[in-house]
Amino acid sequence: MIVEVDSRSSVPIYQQLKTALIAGILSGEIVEGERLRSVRDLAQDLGINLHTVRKVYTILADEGYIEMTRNKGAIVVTPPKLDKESMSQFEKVLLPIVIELRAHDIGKEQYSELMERLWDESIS
Amino acid sequence: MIVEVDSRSSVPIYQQLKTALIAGILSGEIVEGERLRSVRDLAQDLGINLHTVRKVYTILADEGYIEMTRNKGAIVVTPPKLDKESMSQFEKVLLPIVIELRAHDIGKEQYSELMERLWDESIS
Amino acid sequence: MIVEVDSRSSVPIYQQLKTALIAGILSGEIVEGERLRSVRDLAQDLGINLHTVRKVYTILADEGYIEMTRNKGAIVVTPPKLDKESMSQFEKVLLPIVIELRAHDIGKEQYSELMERLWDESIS
Amino acid sequence: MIVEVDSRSSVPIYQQLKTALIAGILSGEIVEGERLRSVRDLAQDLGINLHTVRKVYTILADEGYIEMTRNKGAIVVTPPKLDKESMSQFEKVLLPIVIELRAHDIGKEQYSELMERLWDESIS
DNA sequence: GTGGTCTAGACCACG
DNA sequence: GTGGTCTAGACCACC
Repeated sequence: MIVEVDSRSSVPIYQQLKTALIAGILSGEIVEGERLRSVRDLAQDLGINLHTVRKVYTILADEGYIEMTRNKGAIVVTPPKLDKESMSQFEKVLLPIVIELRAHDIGKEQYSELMERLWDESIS
Repeated sequence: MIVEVDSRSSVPIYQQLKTALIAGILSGEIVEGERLRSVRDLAQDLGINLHTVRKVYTILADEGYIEMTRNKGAIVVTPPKLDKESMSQFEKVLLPIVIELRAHDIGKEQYSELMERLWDESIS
Repeated sequence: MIVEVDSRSSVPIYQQLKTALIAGILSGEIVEGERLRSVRDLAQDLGINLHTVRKVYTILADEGYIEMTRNKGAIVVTPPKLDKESMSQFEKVLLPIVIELRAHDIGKEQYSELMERLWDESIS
Repeated sequence: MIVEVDSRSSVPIYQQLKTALIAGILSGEIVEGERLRSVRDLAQDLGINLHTVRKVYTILADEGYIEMTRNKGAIVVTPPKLDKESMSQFEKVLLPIVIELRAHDIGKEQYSELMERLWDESIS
């Protein structure tokens, strides 16, 4: 699995890495029960700070994507279902974006088309 | 038009205000040619700093939603059309969110339903 | 002579008016010895503040374009020659603009062409 | 690279600084990929406020001259090409100045000479 | 009274 | 240590 981060981006590196790893788990590139690469390795490879990688692993563990063990490193487990609370979190994030899209006079069809395209892209 | 901001939220006050004003313009509560409240007034009312409001007004002016004049305040103008570049900006923001949704094993129907709901909420 | 000002512009109304009047004198629409319209008249016509017009007339008088008399209003006189000091004032204003043009990778020919065009437009 | 600002000037400090930095980038004193001084550093050095410098950096980032990251500061990128819209912006600014020059009875040769001189000065 | 600029000092996220 | 946000209070140009 190839991971890349762009340090010039305005989105924090740890966010990028988190998204990339989740996408990896989702796409099946990282299968359940398998180990994630060690913090040190990944940090070296990406040319980013060790603490940054560790932070991401901790977040992923908190959110139930992985389990961290003393000896075996980070192991992928089944991703948790979305509960209603998290769902409304997503809505809160998405709503302003949709509002801004509408402000730019986007039509319903164009909107649906965009969302469809994103769904498809999210798996590839 | 009623605007509210939550200073305890992790999303910056100026972002909240920006979204609220755009939503106000979009929903027709603030019509074209009409004046926005003065920077000082709005700041006082919301209990936030003058400069925070000013920042939002400046951004809105930059993005073409309003025009600012020294003595007549901020006037709403026609919201700009979306060009391809801005469009791909939105995609870049949305994609990671969609990925994370899928990681939580959301189905296609649930996804479509969510997006539909957001579309409807964005106008109300 | 038709004068127009745009209150939405970022350039101050008094500046716009000043430029317009100078252009009028330059183009021969307002000839030497002729009276400028009364402060009150012009203000009414343009829909701007009386003080703003008065300010412009005062500036024009200071710079030697007109002479204000108690009874006859404002009379156009010969515009003064540029002394070296004023000349360097213009340079100080122009230099940053030229620098920014070059930063945008404008070529010498394009630059000359632009300046030529401006010269022509300034009389029409 | 040496930068200076004059806080007594009528032209805003942030404008002076912006021009100076653009000139620095243009002249090759600040090369592509290189870091600009940190906001705090430069502010201290110039004896101006941190926020004034920040504002300039933000503008330069908006206009595509630099890219800002949280931890690595501001990095110079390729200056953007001039599109037609920006071009006409420049014209709008320049025209009144040219008009005023002509009002002072400047001749065509003197005008050309001035513009030539400015072109040369803009690089030095 | 309106927005525009500048200063000052605080706290936070990030790496 | 870096930029990002927010508050606070000052003075100015404009109309």
